[in-house]
Amino acid sequence: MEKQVSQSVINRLPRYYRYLGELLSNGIERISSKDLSEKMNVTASQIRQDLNCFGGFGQQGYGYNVEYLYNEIAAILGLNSHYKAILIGAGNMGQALIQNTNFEKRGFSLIGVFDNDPQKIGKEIKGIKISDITDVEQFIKDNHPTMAIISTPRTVVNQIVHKLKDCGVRAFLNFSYAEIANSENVVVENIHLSDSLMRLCYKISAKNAETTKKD
Amino acid sequence: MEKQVSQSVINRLPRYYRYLGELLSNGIERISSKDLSEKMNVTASQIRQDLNCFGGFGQQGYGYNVEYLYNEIAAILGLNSHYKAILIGAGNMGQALIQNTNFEKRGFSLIGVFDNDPQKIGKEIKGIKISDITDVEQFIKDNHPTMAIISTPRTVVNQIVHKLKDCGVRAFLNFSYAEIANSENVVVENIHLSDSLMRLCYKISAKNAETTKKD
DNA sequence: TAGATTGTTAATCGATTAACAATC
DNA sequence: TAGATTGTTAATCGATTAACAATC
Repeated sequence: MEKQVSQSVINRLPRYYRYLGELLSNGIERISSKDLSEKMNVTASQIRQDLNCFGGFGQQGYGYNVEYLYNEIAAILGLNSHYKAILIGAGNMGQALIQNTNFEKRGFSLIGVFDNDPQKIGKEIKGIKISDITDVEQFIKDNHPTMAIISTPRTVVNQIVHKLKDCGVRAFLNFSYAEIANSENVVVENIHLSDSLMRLCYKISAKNAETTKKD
Repeated sequence: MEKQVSQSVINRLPRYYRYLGELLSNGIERISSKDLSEKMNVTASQIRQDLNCFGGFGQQGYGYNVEYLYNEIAAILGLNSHYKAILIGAGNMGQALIQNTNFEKRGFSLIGVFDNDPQKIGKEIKGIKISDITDVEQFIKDNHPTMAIISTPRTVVNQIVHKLKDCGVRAFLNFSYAEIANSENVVVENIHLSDSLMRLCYKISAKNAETTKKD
């Protein structure tokens, strides 16, 4: 991994992984960059370039072995890791997230859930007891989670993130409307639901304008 | 809007909107591209280029009026629209989504929720009664929703999307693991939670590798 | 008027695509 | 061996940044 891999390539890796997983579960053993490119609606060139950032996984005249490539991408992404993760904010969004996401298959283990609502503290989600947010610092000192999922109201995000950084949390999956600045030593993935809604709204509006113009 | 606006620009618009909203609620009246660029960690040049895809919203020697620009971006995105939306799949993810998203401020009105679980049908979320999924075609014929939020198990996604397209639904917000192909006449926004997790996993792993190398 | 900052053109940079020699 | 398809280099395209004249 000599040169820095571009963000565009990294963004596409999970998608490759998804498609290969589907091929795998359909019992398909090998695939050429051309066939995959048609399924995925990208160019074959791009697929080959992307993969070759990490090594040569194919074979001339044959293509790629699906299972092998699938596993290699998993290794590149680090999906065999078990980075410890905690959830901050056990509202309905946070809870839905936990129920619907297979952390274990994505490189993470969920080891703690925190909230400030006395009604929630003590209850269990997916076998994990919800703890009081005031205990989070001690918990981090004892257990050293790598990642925190932020699913709180935006008003408290900054304060919480600041505290978690101080305790050594190094990665954030952010579901709140607030933006987490990705400073030195910290990696962040933002999932801004409202941004997606706005983009969709734009696309609909733009398409409407286009259609109207044609008339 | 003569030439096609690039996807990169569109992707950034909601972020501008978010930052301007924050400035606005902090009572800040005007801002220069330079100051905004420092807050947002982008270049001033990019901000000016992006905005000028849609028109000249600033004034030399002054900068941009925050409220004016905020409203202009809302107009560009089409946030003043009321595109009718339906939710397919009232699992905990679908429900959390509805509870946490202010559709009205993002250009949409939620007018229906559908599920196939008899336990859920008839119950209400946010004042909307959950209907039987078998009634969805009739509902669409009567009410003409523009957009559907897909929050079902992936096994049924293709079949449902196919049906909705046939009935005239033209936009999809996809939360399922399955991918919705964005065919002719249809716009799609995919929110693949597991892709985000994988990207985060990659970033952590890459950062670790980097640190290790230094030792 | 002088200073500030835009809108916009030109230069640079990086990402995507095309082409093809290497090789299974 | 002939055909297929990769890995990789070179060409193209588009997006970002820099620069500056226009102008408030």
